[in-house]
Amino acid sequence: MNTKLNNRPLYEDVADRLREQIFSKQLAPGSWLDEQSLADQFGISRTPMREAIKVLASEGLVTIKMRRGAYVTEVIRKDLEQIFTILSLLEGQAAKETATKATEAELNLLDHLHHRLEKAAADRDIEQFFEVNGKFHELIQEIAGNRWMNGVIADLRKVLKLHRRDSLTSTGRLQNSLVEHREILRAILKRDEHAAELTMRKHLERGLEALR
Amino acid sequence: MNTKLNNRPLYEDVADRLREQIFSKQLAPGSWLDEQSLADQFGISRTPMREAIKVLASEGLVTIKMRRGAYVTEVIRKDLEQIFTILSLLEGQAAKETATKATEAELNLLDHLHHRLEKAAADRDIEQFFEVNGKFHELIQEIAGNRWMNGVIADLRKVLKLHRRDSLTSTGRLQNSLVEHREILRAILKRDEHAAELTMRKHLERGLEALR
DNA sequence: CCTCACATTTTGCTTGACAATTTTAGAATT
DNA sequence: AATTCTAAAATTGTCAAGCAAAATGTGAGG
Repeated sequence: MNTKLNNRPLYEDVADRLREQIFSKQLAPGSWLDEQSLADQFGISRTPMREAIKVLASEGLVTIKMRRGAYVTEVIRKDLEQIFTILSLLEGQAAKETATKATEAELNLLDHLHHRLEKAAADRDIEQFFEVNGKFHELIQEIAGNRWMNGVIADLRKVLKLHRRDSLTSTGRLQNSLVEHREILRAILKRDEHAAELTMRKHLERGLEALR
Repeated sequence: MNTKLNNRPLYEDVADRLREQIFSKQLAPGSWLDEQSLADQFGISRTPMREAIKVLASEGLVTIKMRRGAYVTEVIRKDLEQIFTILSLLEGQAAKETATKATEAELNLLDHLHHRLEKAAADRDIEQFFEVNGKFHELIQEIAGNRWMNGVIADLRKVLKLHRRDSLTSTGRLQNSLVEHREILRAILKRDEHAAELTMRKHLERGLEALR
């Protein structure tokens, strides 16, 4: 029945699938997660389904209410502001550290990624732009190498994805975002940690502004 | 047998109890959590025990290895540095926001707490100092009112507690910590957001230094 | 002493069940 | 018709027993 990919627990796979249903709005914010019917739907028992739901709860994607079940988290404006405040600080720090400790090879990778971003923008390929954009941020975090920080950022970014409008859809945001990325990259390549931190922070602050 | 306090799930109570066993080193870093024997010990079945363990895993207190069980996380120097880096940024931000948005009543609460800290220090009551110290930080976070940030800080502080030596035990650290708190409080009372952020950051950076 | 086959232990998951609640649906009342 | 009360249905949290797959420990043989 289920093509079991046997090198990680079932509940993690289920958590992934649930997460996708949430991001695709198949399970919209505020909606209730019916343990039993979801378990049936996935062809598994309640046990791993409950475990999967708890994983999402710890990521902030769902909210568990005692004896009432789990609901997809509803992200309001206030949450967006609070989360962006944190991301701005943390990703700013990541950019700063990357500027100082990146190897030449890593700087090349960043540069390469940025070129792909420029291309996606030139092609008006929003899907691609969105993806490469994410990878650029992730690479910076990876180079900075703070695993606790990266975990926090990853979780918060997932929560952001719950929000209907994402920052890149608004008019002109894509072009502005590209310009900001150029500045960030330039600062990092020049190994100007201060500028790297500042440009990254501004980039995120503007990402929030674009959500209004 | 177990005095069941029935307004929250059993696995949360169990998670609390497990957490305490971990903090008290009854379950030392690196040690293996035997599901079955712990479940027996608490007089519960494996189901809520596994759920409790996963709660701790999401907090970073234990690390789950596929088909090998859960182990109390071993915090090494690098983790401490990485975590302090994050705390410094976030708590600095919390202090900054508190300086701007605290009401007069809230400032009084902070002032009151600080007086208790001064007293604990004067009495050389380390236990009390430690507790009030924590409350002071928490109150600032509460006033800042960023729930996502407070969640992150709370989790990271739990992980710090895994480390044997805590920052206040080293010689003179208590006295220095008190002085730093005075500076933080002064900045907040003056509603000097910049100074509040800086003094809080330095306070945490010195907390890390004291760990060596 | 090292290696490989075998026995044991543990995890991850299943099924089935049940009490405590919560939710619903219907009946009674205003 | 709207509101309140009440009984039925559904859902969560937990228990229990058990099993396959994987990891660990053990012992025989090289």
